[in-house]
Amino acid sequence: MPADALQALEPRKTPVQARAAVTVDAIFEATIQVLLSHGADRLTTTRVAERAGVSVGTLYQYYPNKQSLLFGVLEDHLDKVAAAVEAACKHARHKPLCEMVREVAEAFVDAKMERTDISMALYQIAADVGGPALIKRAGQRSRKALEAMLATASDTVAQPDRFAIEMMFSAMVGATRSVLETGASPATVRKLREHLVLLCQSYMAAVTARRTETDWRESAT
Amino acid sequence: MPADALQALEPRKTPVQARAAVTVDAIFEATIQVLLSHGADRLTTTRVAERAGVSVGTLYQYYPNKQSLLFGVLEDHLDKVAAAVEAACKHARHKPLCEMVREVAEAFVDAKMERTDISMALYQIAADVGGPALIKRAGQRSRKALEAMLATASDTVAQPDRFAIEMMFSAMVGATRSVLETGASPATVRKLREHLVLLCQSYMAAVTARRTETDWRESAT
Amino acid sequence: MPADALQALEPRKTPVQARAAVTVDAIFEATIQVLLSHGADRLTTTRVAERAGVSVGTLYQYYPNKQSLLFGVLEDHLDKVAAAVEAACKHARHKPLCEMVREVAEAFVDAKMERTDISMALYQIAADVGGPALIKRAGQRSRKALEAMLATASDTVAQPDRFAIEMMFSAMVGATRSVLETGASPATVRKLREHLVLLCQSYMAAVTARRTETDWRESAT
Amino acid sequence: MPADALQALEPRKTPVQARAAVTVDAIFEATIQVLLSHGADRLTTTRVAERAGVSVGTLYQYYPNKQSLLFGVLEDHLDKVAAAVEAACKHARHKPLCEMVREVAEAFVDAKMERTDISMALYQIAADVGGPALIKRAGQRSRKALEAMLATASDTVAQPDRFAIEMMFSAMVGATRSVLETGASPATVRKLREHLVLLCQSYMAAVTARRTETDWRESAT
DNA sequence: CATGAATGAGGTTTCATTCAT
DNA sequence: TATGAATGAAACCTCATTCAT
Repeated sequence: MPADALQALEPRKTPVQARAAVTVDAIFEATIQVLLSHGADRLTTTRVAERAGVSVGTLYQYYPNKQSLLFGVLEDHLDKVAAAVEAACKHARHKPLCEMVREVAEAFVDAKMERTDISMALYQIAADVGGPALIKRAGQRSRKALEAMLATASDTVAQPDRFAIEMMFSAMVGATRSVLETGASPATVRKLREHLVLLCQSYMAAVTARRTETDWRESAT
Repeated sequence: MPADALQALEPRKTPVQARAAVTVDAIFEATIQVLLSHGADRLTTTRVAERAGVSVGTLYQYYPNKQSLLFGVLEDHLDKVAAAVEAACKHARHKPLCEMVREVAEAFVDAKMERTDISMALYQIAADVGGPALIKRAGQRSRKALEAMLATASDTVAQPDRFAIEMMFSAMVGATRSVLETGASPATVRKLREHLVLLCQSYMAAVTARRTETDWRESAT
Repeated sequence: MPADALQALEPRKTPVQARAAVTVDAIFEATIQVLLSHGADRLTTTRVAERAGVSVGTLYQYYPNKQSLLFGVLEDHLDKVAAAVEAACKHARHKPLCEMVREVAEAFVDAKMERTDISMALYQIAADVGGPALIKRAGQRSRKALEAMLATASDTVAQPDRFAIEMMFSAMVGATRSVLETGASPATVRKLREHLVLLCQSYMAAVTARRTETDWRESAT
Repeated sequence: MPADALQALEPRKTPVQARAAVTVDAIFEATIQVLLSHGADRLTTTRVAERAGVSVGTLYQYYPNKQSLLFGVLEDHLDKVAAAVEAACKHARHKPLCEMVREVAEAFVDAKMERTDISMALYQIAADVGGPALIKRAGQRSRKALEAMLATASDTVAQPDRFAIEMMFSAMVGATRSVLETGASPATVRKLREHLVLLCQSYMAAVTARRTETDWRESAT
């Protein structure tokens, strides 16, 4: 994506007055609500403004175009999730592998479930222009944090490679998405947390075990 | 969704003549191409028709509206993948758990990778109206096949529950999607196959083991 | 102007069916009428379409955007005038200077006055983006024709230089514009024809006379 | 135009304080700059205010609306040019025709070229609502001054009629515009001055000569 | 059956202007 | 007085869909 294109998606002005901050927040929440109540292809800037209780003109004072609005909402969410993963990774350093994986998986699920409405709403715009790029970036951020953490595991000799980490992360993403789209009752969420930990733990165990055994084979590639 | 709505999305006529079949196919392929070259929100019926080498009018002879076109393309793909999973499940009956999981995971990846262009194109319309419902239906179909297969495992006492099967399936979906969106080189696809098998196997092993141990606790819930 | 920009101003499609040709013509005339009745800054594509008796959508089938519509109308007029000047230049070759100038000046006035409504309407959009470039191009065309004609004058030794020709042409343009904007009654137009001939003749006479006399001084510069 | 409409376009307050004068001047210059850098149809009041270093609100304290801003800038320029012509006319009274014409033509070119940026910028708004009226008024003013001056010519019996004077003036306007829009290098401007004098002189000579000869015919009309 | 011209509702975006701070 | 956030009418343009040829 060219630099111009990205710039075009940046917020237009940072609110300085208190009134403006309230407005921006209202627009943000309205976007989520419209996404959920009408769907992505019936989300119009007019509708968002209406729901936010402001005029369209006001919306366009803060976002140069519709894309930047969706972009902004998506970015905000991805940043929060990535930050949660990073924090968990930092906190779990030097612990045993099992414990590490548990903490991260639980942190991920918790971050996603804190605002299920937002999480679900955003699946609708994730495939839009720029969405995949944003998601990839957030994924990379998480993967790096995981990698750094795993290198400090107190009980493993073999380090899972980059690909395995991405596998695990994308499995987490996929499973969580599936639960959210099926309908995330508290009971289901609890089960997801539990099973995601199990899934990640067993995969990591398998990967590190296998890697140790087959170390010479892999490194020869 | 009411019955009427679903009916409105069905193809208008079944092509019996050879010429019609060719036309429908051209439209089908054109849809994928436009999706990939222009993106979902710049896909117009005129553009698809143009790419397919027919007039808009002709397109509307085979699909009553735009939704039905996208719906049709998505459904076709999901059906193929579900069918591949079902076939693998049928073939692997009565084998050991490990082998079952391997065959299914590999079949899934192979089905998805047979036409990476289609797989990728469809992520763009998966979130549209009707998409999630279609995906859920296909997921259920696969889950049932998996469940039926797993019940015949030659080496396990405990049967993984419905939730665990959904977890595994959605992990497969998520991991495959991640690879496709990152750029699926043959080497990466090979690695995905391998790791997905490993991930599913270890998760199934963990689940069945745990279930056996904690059987009395779970069933008390 | 970049090539893309120019392309964006080209008509979108050439009418093939008879019906379409009628439509394009109606849009053309409607543009002139709206320009005259509402002014350039109150000319909207909707209004033009309305006046033409078609829908906006139809307008946009033939012109990719508003600019191209105005551009098209302006270009058509300038082309006609330039063609008239060229024809007069060709016809007057090898005649005496006086006669040449008379024929061209009269041809210019006649071309401009054939559709005073169009001429007047276009002054309103001449300053818009692209307008000056178009006008310059048409001017160059006329100047070249004049230059070629003047070189064949049967009674002059000295050839008026490029600048003098441009002076004469722009004086013709300016005087005609002034008359049109003041209100071009048939009597006034007759007077304009007469006086423009006089003005051009006397200027050309002065220029060629002076040039002959001061030839050595000029060429020394 | 009704009296009210004209009143609405007058500046809102006469700046008595020094600070106000500075502000008005900044707005004035900003208008020219925006006109040149963005074009008339991308001139917005916000943009002008920004360029002038004031807020929109402040701009509206001095001009009741956008029209009045453009109107004001155009009027100021036309007044200056008309004043220059008038001054030249006054100065050249009682001189020979040739000298009169020279002084006026040169004064006109000099006035136009003193701020080529302003002259060029204003061509963009000359066709807007009110522009033609303003221009006509300024033209009348110049024509009257010319007429009064020419009546005092020391060497001519026949007086050029009103129409001829308008012809000459509009030819001056047209030729100068052409040069400005082509790109007015100092050398070109010098040439314009010279040739414009020649053109006007020869036309006036022809007109007065002819008028004497054909006096009885013309007056019969 | 195929074509493609026509439709027009509706979406995005701009910008002159106001008014509370 | 100066500011700049808010307004909302209105402009431009797209595109799913229809129907006469």
